[in-house]
Amino acid sequence: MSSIQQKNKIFGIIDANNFYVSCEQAFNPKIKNKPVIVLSNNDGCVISRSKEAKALGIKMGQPFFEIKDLVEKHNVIAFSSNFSLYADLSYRFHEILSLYFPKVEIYSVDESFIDLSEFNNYDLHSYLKMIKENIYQWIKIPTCIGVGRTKTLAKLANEYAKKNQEYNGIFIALTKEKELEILTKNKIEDVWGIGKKTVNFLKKNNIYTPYDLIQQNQYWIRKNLTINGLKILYELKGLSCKEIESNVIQRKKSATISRSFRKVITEKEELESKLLEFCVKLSEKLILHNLVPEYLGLYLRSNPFDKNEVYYSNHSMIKLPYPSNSIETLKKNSFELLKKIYKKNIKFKKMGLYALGLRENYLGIQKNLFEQYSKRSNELSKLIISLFNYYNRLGKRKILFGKNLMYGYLFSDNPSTIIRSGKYTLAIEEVMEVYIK
DNA sequence: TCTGGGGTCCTAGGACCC
DNA sequence: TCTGGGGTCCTAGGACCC
Repeated sequence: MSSIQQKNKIFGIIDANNFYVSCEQAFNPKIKNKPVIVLSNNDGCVISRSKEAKALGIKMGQPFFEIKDLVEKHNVIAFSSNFSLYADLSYRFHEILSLYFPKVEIYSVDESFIDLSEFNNYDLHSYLKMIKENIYQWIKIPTCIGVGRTKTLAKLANEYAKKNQEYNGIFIALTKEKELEILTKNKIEDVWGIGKKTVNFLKKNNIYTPYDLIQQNQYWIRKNLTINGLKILYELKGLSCKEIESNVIQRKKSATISRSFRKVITEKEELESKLLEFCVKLSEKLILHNLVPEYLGLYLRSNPFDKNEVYYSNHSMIKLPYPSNSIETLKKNSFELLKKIYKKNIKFKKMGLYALGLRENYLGIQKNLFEQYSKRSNELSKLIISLFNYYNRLGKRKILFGKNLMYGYLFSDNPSTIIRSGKYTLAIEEVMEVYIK
């Protein structure tokens, strides 16, 4: 087999299979090899499916009410989301990777890019196999690994490994033959960064595989698919445009707390009480990341699916008098925003509070008239948050950095009619009990 | 009856300036 | 009988990802 340019970088991506479902199965071996799904907040829609659930035709993001018959008929096991548990397993997953690889980029709750450029002398396949097995042994999470000359090719290799069981979850596309295999045998929609809209456009132009795409003229791609499309083209050709980004340098640019309400809300006072809760959550998230926002925004909307009501959606944003992540500041300003966008007699279904223009809360940023006030305020915020957490009995939580890492900081899981699994690793009263005969 | 939440990046177009 | 050109900055909205 001919090996492609050894000097080049080697990218790997490792991700968990059906992560949330796998988390549930990790603590409940009885539900392995069965159709299992995890639902979003309010048990609204499906956000994770086991292999068997996928085989039944259950789609990602599908509303739960649409599949209730299917669920009953095939004894599909449905869980309400238990994000604090998933966040903890996510932390453990990433911790294990950092044991084996010096350069890791946490890309999401369940996947990381790894720099394999220095691993030329290893038998890569058996090394990766060993890691995959260790992860399974330690946290019982099955994974897939893809390797390629660029991030996009690694993603494609990972996708290929997932679809073709015979590779046992590892595909290394570092020879011309293997690279051609993932380019020709994957579909265009499997390419990272090519979404629904673009797929439709490309198919109209007779482009069905990644291989078809790289035959195209780069000016045509740039014109029709913007700079992003051009980067994808280069990456598929083996020219790396996306580096492994160290998570220490990476910084969040925005933070949002948003919820759909189980029941619609029309009264301003009720929205205010929800909003206060959002402020606590947002403050906590910002303090965890040591960030302060310059801008604060709020949006409200009614139910877009309700055909009997006129759809209402509005938002507003303000520049804060000075950057602050204290609950008091967030509350005062968000309540002002609510006044602006609230409208009587609207059945509100969703609200979101977001912070923009985040910067590091280094000492001195608040060196102004408000300094003393801010300091006190900050301590107060922390106190309120810890009280909140105490009452929510979540115990200790870990801080994770990652561009798309967002599930770790929720502290009131909504009550629900579906089963919620235990906080096995987080709350002492919910730790599993094992009896040895 | 019941439709998630949290992110990033890019572009077009308007406001404004000289 | 006639309405510049070029630049910056900001924002809304689209597309995509997990």
